[in-house]
Amino acid sequence: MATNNPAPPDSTRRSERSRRAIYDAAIALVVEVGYPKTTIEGIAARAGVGKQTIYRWWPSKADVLLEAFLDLSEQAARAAGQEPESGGAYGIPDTGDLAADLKLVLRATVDELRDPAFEAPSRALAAEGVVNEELGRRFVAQLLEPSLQLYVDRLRSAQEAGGVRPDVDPRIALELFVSPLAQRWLQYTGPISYEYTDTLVDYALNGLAPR
Amino acid sequence: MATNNPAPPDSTRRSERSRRAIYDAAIALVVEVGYPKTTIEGIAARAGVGKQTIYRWWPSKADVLLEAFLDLSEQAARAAGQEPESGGAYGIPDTGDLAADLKLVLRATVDELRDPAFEAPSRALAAEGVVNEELGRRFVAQLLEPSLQLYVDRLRSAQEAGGVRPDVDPRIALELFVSPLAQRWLQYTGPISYEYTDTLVDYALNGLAPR
Amino acid sequence: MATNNPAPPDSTRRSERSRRAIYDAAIALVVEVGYPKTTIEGIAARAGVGKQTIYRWWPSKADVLLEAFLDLSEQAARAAGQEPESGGAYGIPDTGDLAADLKLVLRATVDELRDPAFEAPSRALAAEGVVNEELGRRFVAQLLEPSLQLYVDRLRSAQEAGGVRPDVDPRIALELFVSPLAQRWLQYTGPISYEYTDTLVDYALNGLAPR
Amino acid sequence: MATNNPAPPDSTRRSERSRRAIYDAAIALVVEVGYPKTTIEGIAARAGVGKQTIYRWWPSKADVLLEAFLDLSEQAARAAGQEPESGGAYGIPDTGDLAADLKLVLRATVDELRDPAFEAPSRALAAEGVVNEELGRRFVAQLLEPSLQLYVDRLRSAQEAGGVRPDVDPRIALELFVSPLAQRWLQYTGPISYEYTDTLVDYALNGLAPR
DNA sequence: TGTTAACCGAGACGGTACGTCTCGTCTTGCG
DNA sequence: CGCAAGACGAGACGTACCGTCTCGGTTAACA
Repeated sequence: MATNNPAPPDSTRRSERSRRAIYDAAIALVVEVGYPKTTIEGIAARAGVGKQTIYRWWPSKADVLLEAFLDLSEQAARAAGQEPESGGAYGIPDTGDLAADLKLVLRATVDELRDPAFEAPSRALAAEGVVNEELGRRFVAQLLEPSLQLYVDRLRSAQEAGGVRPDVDPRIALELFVSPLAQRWLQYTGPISYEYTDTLVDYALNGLAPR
Repeated sequence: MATNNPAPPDSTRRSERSRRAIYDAAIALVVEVGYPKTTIEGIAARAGVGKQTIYRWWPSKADVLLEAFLDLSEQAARAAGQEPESGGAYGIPDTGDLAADLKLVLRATVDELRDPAFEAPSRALAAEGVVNEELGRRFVAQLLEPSLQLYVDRLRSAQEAGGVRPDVDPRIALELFVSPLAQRWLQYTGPISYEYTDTLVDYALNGLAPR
Repeated sequence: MATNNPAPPDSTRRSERSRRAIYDAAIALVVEVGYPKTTIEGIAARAGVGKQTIYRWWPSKADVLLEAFLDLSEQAARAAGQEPESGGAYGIPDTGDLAADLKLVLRATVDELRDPAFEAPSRALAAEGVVNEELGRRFVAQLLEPSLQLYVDRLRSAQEAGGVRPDVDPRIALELFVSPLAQRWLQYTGPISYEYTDTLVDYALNGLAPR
Repeated sequence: MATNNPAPPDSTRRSERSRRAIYDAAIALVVEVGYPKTTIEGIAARAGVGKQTIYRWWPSKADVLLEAFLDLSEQAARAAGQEPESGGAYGIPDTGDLAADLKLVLRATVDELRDPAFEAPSRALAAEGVVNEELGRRFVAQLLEPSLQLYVDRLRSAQEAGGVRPDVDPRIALELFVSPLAQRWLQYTGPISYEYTDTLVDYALNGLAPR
């Protein structure tokens, strides 16, 4: 019997200009004043847009920010795609030396985590996701999991090459070095450095027990 | 110098009864309606207390909840102390079998993470801590770090017994199995189970590379 | 120069329904609980209106009440206009007998001062006007002075007819019988009755000294 | 069965110093910030007195101010009594020329009404009295009526001397020139000047009608 | 090419909560 | 026991945003 609640808006007539302005305003405000002080009224005012234009297309502040951040990531990706040398998040290099490859990528992640332009909206979304399961799952599915999948791929390649035991589940294995970094960043449980991530890779590959 | 602006209240005259009522109301509301819908007005009303009594003693909603949660933990700890068999958070058992001991404690943690009475306030505080560095650090220092220290102790004991390589930094090592669990819980990046934590311990101790 | 700070609201979009509800609620509350216990929150709640709708259009409680009372007077006036026999506030009768005409009107005023529906808000505004000069002057200009002007007109007519000395200033002369009644009512300096106002007219017209 | 409500305080142990300080603080605050912004907390703080000391002895802010003002008047009276030449409010001169005597006293009243030290508390009390009948009646009985009685006395003397008709009620007669001045002052219905009060006396004594 | 239906900006509306202020009561030492 | 001090329960203050609801105005696609 079809959805009949508030009559869904006609997305073909949507103003692209407004959408862009809203994304930009949302990101800018989160960076400038933080997520809790970013309000829908503020976004609308900054974007030069009526409040209803936001409420028409997004159900909540968190959703605006999630889309804005996805958009930002795509832009960054497109920009990165232009300079194809950068391994970046687009495929983990496979030099045959697993430890070296992982250390390289984690060092790049450390750099990214320290970039204020990414940090503020990332934290905002992560925090909202902690407390709002639905958004959290979307955040993970759309932003986190694709990146983690790259580790899965690299670990599987290493398994084929004999550098990782074949009975190891790569999806769990990657957490041994990714999650510690994530937790230190999210919860301020410790400092983040290249040395630290290098150590994580070594511990994870070699284990804590004597060989 | 000396006394400054708002004249700090005289803590010797503080009403113990009000403090307790505020703790209880805060925890109850977070469990019932979630952190964002928990308001200071609501806490005050539920506790049968004037709003000013909250503003007098705490600077923000997050601080109320942090203290309330600390208090809750202490109560739980005291209760646990009554039944001294429970290893609980008070020291990790040391049977000589490191893997078994860690698995046991992580299974207990899994249970705790699933207890709704702990989950709601924990998430609320963790989320606020992600976005509010000062609170995050206090959350870690007062709640998380003491627990992690127990792992440090147990790992050091294992190092002396030869079950862990002597060059390993225990504070980092513990993150190999604790952080993955934390991240799955915080960010819904994957399911949580006894099997999962058992696997984490095995991977961390033995490493991913073939031996 | 030109438009300054808080951006004045667009009065064309104002809700007539809300305005009416606010007037009614304000008058009702002043009658029921008195001026000091009439709060903006109370008016808003009673009118089924958001507080901001009051703060948007009026700068203070006193202003709300002044307008509400002006509105009430206009309503009463329109109602009185329907029954055109009533001299009421709309012109003092001019039968040629000045004393009789004044006594008649003052007796009507006595009745009005005793009507509880008028008394509570009138007192409230008068009291506020005593202590708040700006409001007091508006109260006088918009409510009191128009009524007093009717006496001026009647006295001038009497001067033309020779019943009042031509050198008398009617604006002052009217105070001889109007102000005593006003003061007794405002300050409880004495009882109010037809006999009293009749006496005032006689004393004022004939003077205290023997003729 | 005697009043037994809150156990009446023992007035013999009352602190005279506190009472004085409270009077002074109350008057000073009303003059400085106006009656509505004068709070009990503010009086207590300024007087260096506990709030309870005020609540113990007075039922309301208005009562404090009424007593403070009565006290002030007594002080002023005692001061005036020292310089016995001043006719002041203490007896209206009786030179035989009623009009001249009244004009003189009313001119002194005009001066008093313009003295800011008297104006602020007088207005405050008058305003409160408009809206609070009980206080209003006490204000009149203790402050106003004694002054008015002096006019009664002078008018009676004039009646004996034949300057005022014997059938005139002096208590009403005095209102012909006193109330207009009172109303202009209270309600800002017109300017106050010597010329104005002189005119009032002339009109009242001679009447408005031609002789 | 003129009509019309939508999205658009703007912002008023009924509400909720904020953090502050003051009320009048209650509690705790000091003298 | 009166007092200074001030914490307390209560609740109004005026502000900021919430999410909904009109308002014209513009801007397509259709007639």
